[in-house]
Amino acid sequence: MENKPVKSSSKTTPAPRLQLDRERWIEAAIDVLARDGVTGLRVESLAKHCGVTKGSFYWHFKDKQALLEALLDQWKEGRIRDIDKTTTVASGKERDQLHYAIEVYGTTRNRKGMSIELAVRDWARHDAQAAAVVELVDLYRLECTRKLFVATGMSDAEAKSRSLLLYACVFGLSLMHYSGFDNNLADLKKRIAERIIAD
Amino acid sequence: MENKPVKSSSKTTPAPRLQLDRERWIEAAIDVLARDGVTGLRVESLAKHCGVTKGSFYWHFKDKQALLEALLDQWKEGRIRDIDKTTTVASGKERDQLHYAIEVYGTTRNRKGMSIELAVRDWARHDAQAAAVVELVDLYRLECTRKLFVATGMSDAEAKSRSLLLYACVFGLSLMHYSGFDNNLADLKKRIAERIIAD
DNA sequence: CAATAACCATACTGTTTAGTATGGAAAAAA
DNA sequence: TTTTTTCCATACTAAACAGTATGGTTATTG
Repeated sequence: MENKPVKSSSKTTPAPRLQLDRERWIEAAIDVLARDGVTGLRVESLAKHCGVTKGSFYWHFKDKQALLEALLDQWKEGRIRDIDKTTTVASGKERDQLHYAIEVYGTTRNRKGMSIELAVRDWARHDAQAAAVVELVDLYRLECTRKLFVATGMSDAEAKSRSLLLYACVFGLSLMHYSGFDNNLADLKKRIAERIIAD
Repeated sequence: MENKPVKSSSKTTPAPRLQLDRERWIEAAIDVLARDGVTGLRVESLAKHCGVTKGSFYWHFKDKQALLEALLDQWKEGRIRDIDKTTTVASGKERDQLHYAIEVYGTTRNRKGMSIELAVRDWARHDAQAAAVVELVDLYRLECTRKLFVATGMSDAEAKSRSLLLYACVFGLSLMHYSGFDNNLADLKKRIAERIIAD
């Protein structure tokens, strides 16, 4: 998924170099998070990955916890923007957009985004802050997609159930190892998407 | 994995104390796995949890890796047995059994089982052995459920898609935080189950 | 009973981790 | 230029961790 806002608002006195370097740490941390999860996030190895020592880290962040909180915040903001982008659509195109929403989560191009997604959710199993963020993002996603289903003419109750089914399926698929189940996965996915979206 | 379980079959010379203690380590390890994941599995804290020191651990296991392999094997065997149990049903009752299969994964009584499930899948993201076991279990599950769908009169392609949708949904739901999405979750789940199973 | 094997505690080694203290280089401000 | 702020390296501490070596204790067996 996309991230990295870079709030260079081109004011008269920018001097946001502190922020920029902080952003660099967060970006590197997200890479590690996607690959190794929260438990794999270690200050020293992260510093090495950035080409500096941890002396730098502890200037930009109070401690490891501060980085984690920044990470969560960044992820949350990025998700909200992304959800807005993929669920805002011209009237009449809602059904197509729902198909797109399903498809976009399964593409290889979004593998890193899904890795982060899973890492954050695993993180949320032990951390209350992460759990709160996941809940917020989940509810936002569910609500946005619910509106799309309603726009296709469904009842509110049915739209809610479809919205939940959609995301559960998307995340569940990313959790499973099913490539050996069929030699025509495209057809399999197409049938699933139809089942989720169609009347 | 070299020592087989061998339950005490009340023979003349049982003496299965060695096996029993190995089982005890594995059981304790599964508890930790469910709570903290693989990365939370530490032999010293595990020993403390068992009321012994790690001197005991390294008598029963060559190293930590040996425990992890035993853990994977135990989980695999347990899943296979469980899948057989929940997908074997009298002819004509297949649809009911599919509903039961969905429901059983969401109950609070199976929270620990699902925690292990998620822990193993997270583990599989970095470990090839775990990934292989997850794949085996997934394919077994998908295949058993596919047969149930076929028995309800579906085409093979449709049955495959429903089978995958069923498990993706089940695991996906366990990953999401949606309790605040609706005040009638029972109806929500009922609609989802219907959508997955009904024609 | 004596000998052997099963089982566990203690005391180490070596590595990796989070975090601190401090000094020094580079850049910005004065 | 001088001073101050920004930024990072080095050198620590203390704890957690996997694994080993060894000796002692309990149970089993000849």
